[in-house]
Amino acid sequence: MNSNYHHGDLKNALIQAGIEILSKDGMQALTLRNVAKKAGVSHAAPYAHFTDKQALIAAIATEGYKKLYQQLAAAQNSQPDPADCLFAVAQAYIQFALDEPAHFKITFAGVVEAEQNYPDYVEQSKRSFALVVAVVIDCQNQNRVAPGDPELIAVSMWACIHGFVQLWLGNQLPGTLITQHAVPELLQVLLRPFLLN
Amino acid sequence: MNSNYHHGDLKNALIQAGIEILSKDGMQALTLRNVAKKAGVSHAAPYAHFTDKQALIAAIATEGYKKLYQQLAAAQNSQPDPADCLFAVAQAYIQFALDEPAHFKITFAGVVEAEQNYPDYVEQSKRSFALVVAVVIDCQNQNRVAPGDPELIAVSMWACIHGFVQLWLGNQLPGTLITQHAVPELLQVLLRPFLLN
DNA sequence: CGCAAAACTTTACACTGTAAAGATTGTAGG
DNA sequence: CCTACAATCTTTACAGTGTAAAGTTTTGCG
Repeated sequence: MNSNYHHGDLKNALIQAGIEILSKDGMQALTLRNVAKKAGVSHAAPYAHFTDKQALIAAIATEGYKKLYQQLAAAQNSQPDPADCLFAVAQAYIQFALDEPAHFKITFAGVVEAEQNYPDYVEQSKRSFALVVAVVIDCQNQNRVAPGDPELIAVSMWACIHGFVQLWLGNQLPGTLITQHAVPELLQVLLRPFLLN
Repeated sequence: MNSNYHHGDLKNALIQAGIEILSKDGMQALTLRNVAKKAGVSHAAPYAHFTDKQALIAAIATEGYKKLYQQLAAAQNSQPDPADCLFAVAQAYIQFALDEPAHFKITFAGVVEAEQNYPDYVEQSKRSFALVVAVVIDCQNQNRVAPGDPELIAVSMWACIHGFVQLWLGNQLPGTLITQHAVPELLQVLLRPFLLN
C-alpha cells in the first residue's frame, strides 16, 4: 500500500501549486519540477495530466481568467448605477492585477496559440469581455457613454485599463504618478474620456 | 595569430544577434548560447560584457526603446497638425509592435528592477514618454485635447494604445475586430475619446 | 479474480545559465 | 623592445530545466 500512487486530484493540485508558487515567488520560480515538488509528486508526474509545460500554464491562465471574471462580476453586481458599475469593474481589474501580479501576467501573456489548442482559455476570455460589453451597453442606455459599437468601445476601455496596469507592473509609469495619486483618482482620469456629462 | 580572440565590438554584436533572433525565431529562441553562436563566439563569451542574461536582455530592451523613439519622433515630425501628429505617433507605436512583436514584448516586459540596475533603459523610457507629453501639450494649445495635467493625459493615451497592442499580441481581442477593421480605423476609435470637437 | 489501463516513479538525456580556470591578445611602464 | 598585466575569449564543469522512455503500483472493469 504505497500511497505515493494515485494522488486523487493531482491535476487541480498541480494548478493550485502553480498559482501559489506564482503568488509567493514569482514567474521565474514557476518550474515544472517546483510545481511537482509542491504537490508532493515526482518531477515527471505532471505529464500524466498535461502534455507539456505550456498546457499547465494554459490551465493556470484559465484559472486566472476565472478568478478575474468572478471579481469583475462581483464588482458589477455591487453597483446599480451603470457608470459606478464601470468604475467598480475597472477597479476590480486593477486590484486583481496588483494583488497577484505574476498570475495576472501569465493569464494574459502566458498562453500562445490559444485559439488552436486551449479552447477553455478562450472561453473564459470571451466571458470576461462580454461582461464589459454588457456594462458599456448599460451605460449607453443611460446616456453615460456615447452611442456606437459597444464592442469597440469596450475594447477601448479594456485596452486603456489593461495598458495602464501593464505599464504599472512593468515599472513604465513615471514614478511620481503612482506615489502622488490614489488608484480611484487614476481611474477617474483613465475613464473620464469615455464618459459623457 | 588566432583571430578567435578580441572580436572588436562583441558587445554590440551580441545585442544585434539577440535582436535578429527575436525577429526570426521569437522569444523562446533567445538563449545566451544561441546569441553567442550567432555572434560566432563561445557560449561563455558574453560574460565578458554582460553580468548575466538579464543584463543582455536589458541592453536589447534599451535598443528596442531607442528604435521605438526614432519611429515616434519620425511620425511626430511628419505631421504639422497636432491631432494628426497624435495619430501618426500612435500608428508608429502600433506598427513597431506589429513589425517586431518579440522585440516589443521584451522591451516592455523583459526588464525587471529597471530603476535600480539599468539606468540607460529608464532614460530611454522617459525620453519616449516625454515625446508623447509634448504632443499632448501641442494638442491642448490648439484646443484639440481637453485641458488638464498633460502627463496624466499622456499616460492615459499611452495606456490605451499600449493595452490595445498588448491585447492584440496576446490574441485577447475578439477575432472579428482585427479582420473587420483596419488599423487606422481602430486608432480613430481608440483616440477619439481623448479628442475634442 | 485477473488483467488492462491509468497514475505515478525512476532513469536518462539534451539544453540552459553560470562559475572557474586556462589560453590568447592588446597595452602601458620599464 | 620587452615584459608584466589586464582584457577578452575558450574550455571545462556543474546544477537546474523540460521531456522522453521504461518500470512500478493502483484502480476498475470484464
